[in-house]
Amino acid sequence: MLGMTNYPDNGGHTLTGIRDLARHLDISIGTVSRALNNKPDVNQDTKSKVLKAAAELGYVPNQAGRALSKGRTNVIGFVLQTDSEGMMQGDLFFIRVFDGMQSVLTQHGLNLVALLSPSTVDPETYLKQIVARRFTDALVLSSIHRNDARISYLSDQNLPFATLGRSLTDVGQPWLDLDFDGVVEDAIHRLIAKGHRKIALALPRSDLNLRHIMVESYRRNLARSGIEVNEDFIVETDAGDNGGVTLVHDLIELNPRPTAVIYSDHILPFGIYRGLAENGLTPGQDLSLIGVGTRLASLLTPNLSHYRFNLFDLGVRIAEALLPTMQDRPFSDPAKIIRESVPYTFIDGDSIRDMA
Amino acid sequence: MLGMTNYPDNGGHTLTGIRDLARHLDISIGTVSRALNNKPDVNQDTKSKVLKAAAELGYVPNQAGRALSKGRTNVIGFVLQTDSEGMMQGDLFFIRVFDGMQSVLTQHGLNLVALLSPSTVDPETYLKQIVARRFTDALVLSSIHRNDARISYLSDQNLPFATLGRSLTDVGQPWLDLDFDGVVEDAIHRLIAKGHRKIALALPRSDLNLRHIMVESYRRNLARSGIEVNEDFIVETDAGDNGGVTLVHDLIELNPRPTAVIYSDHILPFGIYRGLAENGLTPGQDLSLIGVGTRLASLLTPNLSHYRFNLFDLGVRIAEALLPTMQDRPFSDPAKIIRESVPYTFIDGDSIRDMA
DNA sequence: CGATTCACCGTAAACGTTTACGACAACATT
DNA sequence: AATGTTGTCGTAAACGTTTACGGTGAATCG
Repeated sequence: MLGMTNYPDNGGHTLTGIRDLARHLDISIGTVSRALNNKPDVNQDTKSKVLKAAAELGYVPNQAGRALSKGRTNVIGFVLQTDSEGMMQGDLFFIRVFDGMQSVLTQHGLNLVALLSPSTVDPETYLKQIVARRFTDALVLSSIHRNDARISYLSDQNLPFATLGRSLTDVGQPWLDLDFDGVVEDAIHRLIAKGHRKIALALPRSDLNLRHIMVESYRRNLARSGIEVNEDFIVETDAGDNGGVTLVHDLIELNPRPTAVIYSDHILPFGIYRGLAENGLTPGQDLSLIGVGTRLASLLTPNLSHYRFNLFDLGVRIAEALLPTMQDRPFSDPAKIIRESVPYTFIDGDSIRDMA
Repeated sequence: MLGMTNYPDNGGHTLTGIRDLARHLDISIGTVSRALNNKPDVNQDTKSKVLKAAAELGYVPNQAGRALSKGRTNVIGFVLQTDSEGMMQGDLFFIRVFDGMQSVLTQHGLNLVALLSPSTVDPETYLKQIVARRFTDALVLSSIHRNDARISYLSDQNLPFATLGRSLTDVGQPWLDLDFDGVVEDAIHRLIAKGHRKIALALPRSDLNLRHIMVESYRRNLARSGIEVNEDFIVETDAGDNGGVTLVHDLIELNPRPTAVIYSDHILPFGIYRGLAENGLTPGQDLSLIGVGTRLASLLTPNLSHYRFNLFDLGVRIAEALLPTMQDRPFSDPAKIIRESVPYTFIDGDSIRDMA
């Protein structure tokens, strides 16, 4: 294929390389490149002449050539994982985060792409391919597990990255996280304030660190309030559509029966509402609900009490955490590494009964 | 940065180039490359020796070098658009489609990435950047508008692409679409069979071609059944959370009041259910509902009658439609261009009242 | 006025691959 | 034995950039 561009000259626009641009201006390639990259040692006049011509001819630097020469691709990957059901932790979630990240990264000339490990391929090998090919300059990992081999792997491979979520596997990388710890704490205190003592915690079956963080927060904050933890109250939910329905089934058979449940999945409440209805029970009356939700929460009747996060800002923060790691490898100055939880907002509803 | 790799040698794994591999085997770079690419003119023995060594040393070809040499990047872009609210037509939708596409493309050594035009940037310029930089070998466009300038643009730029949706702007490119036409047709016939005559059509305010297709199908099929179209029955819904709620408000004030509504947004029914409840009305009783849904539909009580699509298969078909266009540009053989609607499945529920 | 500095620019090497071309040995054909 | 064929491999150019280095002329200095 030598000497043959892949896209045949169609008489219309011809792809312009830096060489054509240089010929057209009758100056050398090097100067053109320097002008475009705004290097100091080039005359202001020629600089503007080059920029003008580039705009006119629609010149845009070829990424492959650039990447090869600079050793950087200017591509950032946002790695998403689908679970066994092909569903993602995130769905609605991720779009906003992505948007927030992109708003920052574009200002630095970086392109953000979403990478979804296919359900037909082992996520590990998928990640390894991306890394080994040096497809991206940096990665953001989501769906972080309690122990996450990907973290040490990326560290070994010396690829800059940040994680959306904490992990026990910690190499000092920057991370952002949603304050699920705080959510559970706040939820428990709210419930207790309204007279609840039998509080269940419903979490999806997974090894996401998120789950562990919430369980730990649950135990800690109950203990702090002098309430003994009933292990039966920590229930696992199915990922399926009617995880909420079966959850209700499980809960109402418990003895004693919990009066409130803290959830973490924004779809789950829909199933819970349905499950309660099927049993002639009323949400917020026979069972109080509080947990993390999304916009969808406002579609439930009675109104769902829930916590929200500003996902766009989260994306912005992730990008800001990622950028320094790309200039300064490895994570040299721990003081400058951003590692923080973004705060929640509580949206009051009618799903918490006052037991007093 | 010449001669300095961007990722410092960390004493651990060193990135292996083809040159190192060749030195290690004591054969030429050319032969190694040919062996790796399984070219005919290389001895079987050396071929396996090279492959073995490559596996051992963890050699993976550098994408930038490859792209520069071959003029192809092996990257396919799936372009997604967010609307003004930052929400996407798709959300849950797109993950499955993506997965289906990827399952096919990986078999051809192609990498699929999702590209989201940032809400802070004009989608047009975003697309132009991608194209001009030759970042991808091909693109898939979604959220197709009735007249979509992106289509003619990509055609002018001679970049292979397919669209997820039809458009009046048609350059002979392959497209896949969901059979929304058929959905409306089937829905109308079902409703009429159950005695409905006053059938509303609720669609989000947008210029997506999807909207026009459904409206046309609505008019055509009502006319075919001898029912006059009441223009008031074609209502626009808000994109916001409670679009369903306000929709109900609008509908029940109509005179005559429709007995059924066909919807297209899978979130909308949640709002409709809520809106009905707020007015003391019962879904499926006081207002019949039928339209396109997702897994979420199964969380509504009473059960929502709706249509589903196999989104994974849709993704597979898109990939299959895209592949030929990449080898054979432009769309030379119209007979071979895949352009089709994927069929729906009807899921029966309790949201359609029998008026007889 | 000669020497030095400075601003600007051209030259060419380098990034990591692929591949056209030619070279060479082994072997088969007359 | 000369010629042709085949299988295998090395050489080097090419892809489109970036950038270190050196060169040129003009301005500045002693």
